[in-house]
Amino acid sequence: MLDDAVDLFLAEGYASTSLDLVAQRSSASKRTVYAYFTDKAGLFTAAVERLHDRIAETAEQSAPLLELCTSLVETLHSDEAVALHRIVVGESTRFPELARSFYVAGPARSTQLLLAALRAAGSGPDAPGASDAERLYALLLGEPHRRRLLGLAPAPTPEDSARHAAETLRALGHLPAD
Amino acid sequence: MLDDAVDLFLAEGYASTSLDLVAQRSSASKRTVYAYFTDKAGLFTAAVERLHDRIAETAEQSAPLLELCTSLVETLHSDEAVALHRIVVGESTRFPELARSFYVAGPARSTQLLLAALRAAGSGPDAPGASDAERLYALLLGEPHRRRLLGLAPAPTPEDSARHAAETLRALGHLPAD
DNA sequence: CACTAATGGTACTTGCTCGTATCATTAACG
DNA sequence: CGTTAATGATACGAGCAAGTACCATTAGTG
Repeated sequence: MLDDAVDLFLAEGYASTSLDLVAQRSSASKRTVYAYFTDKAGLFTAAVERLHDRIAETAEQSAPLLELCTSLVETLHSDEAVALHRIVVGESTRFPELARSFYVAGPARSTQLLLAALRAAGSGPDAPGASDAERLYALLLGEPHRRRLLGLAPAPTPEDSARHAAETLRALGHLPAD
Repeated sequence: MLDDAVDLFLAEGYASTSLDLVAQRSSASKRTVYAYFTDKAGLFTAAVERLHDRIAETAEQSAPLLELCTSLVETLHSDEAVALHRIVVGESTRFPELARSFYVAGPARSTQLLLAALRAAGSGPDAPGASDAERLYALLLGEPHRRRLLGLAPAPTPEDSARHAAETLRALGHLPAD
């Protein structure tokens, strides 16, 4: 049921998603929706957090630097992840707590993993710091991700993602073979 | 009147902004609103584009590389620019044409200016290309800008912006003094 | 001054959606 | 089998907002 709800929220936006439609789509009844989640807001945050958990999980399954970067690029540029990012940004004014938990469990956590991988790889700057990891993360998304957010580009192929990850690491001096 | 409209749209979002309130705030009448712009959608796009023009204009007043970067950072991290970015992203599904024009007149245009400034400076890679300029732009926004989009950080001070611009140029090898 | 065009004010219609209440049905369980 | 808890279906009330219609007022023009 959360999955059906999230599909609608991602497609239609928060305001334009009616709970009648959610109930119908999920073959449940409004009564049940309100029993599980008290509010429309409650359903929204639960659905968004559930999806985010799933995405974050699949994005972080790799440990070595290049593989981790490729996985992040590929996962975060997917239709689902982009739509999630879009709606969290768009509703951040109305749901500041959701925005915060999104950032902590998303970009902030990924940045920490990147920092660990950078230190384990040890081929870039002598002592990579938090700002190095943040720059890396920002570039792994970069302008292609902004174009995705704005609906201006299709999802990259796995090859695109791998190439983008490698080029990004090279540009920041974390990979040899300039 | 567009200015009052944009204030409300940025603060409340598209769906939650009522035209009654816009009319009242701008000391106009709904009749006049519908006379100038046919739709709520028409008012929205007109207001957004007007604000974007103003922001883009002030962001691009500098030519030398470091000054241009500092100006971009400072302008694009302002409350107004961030709120604009947020709503264009959030409504990009409903207003794809607006999203496209935003990208062309915003990030795409800024990237072109950055490329020209990079070539004029000539202190970085031998022949800077479009991807170098895109990386630079992406990093000038970077994670601080994402935190701004999500409402997690206040606007940077001018000193913050100058420092961030310099550090970014250094990280990409466009400035000496590593 | 008279006339016209545009605008402010406001009431109204229509449609939609949140949240609640009611009733019937199903399924679990002793 | 019978009782109870949960759920599906549906209808309802209240509120809100887009877009329209009507009247009064202002301002510009000959």
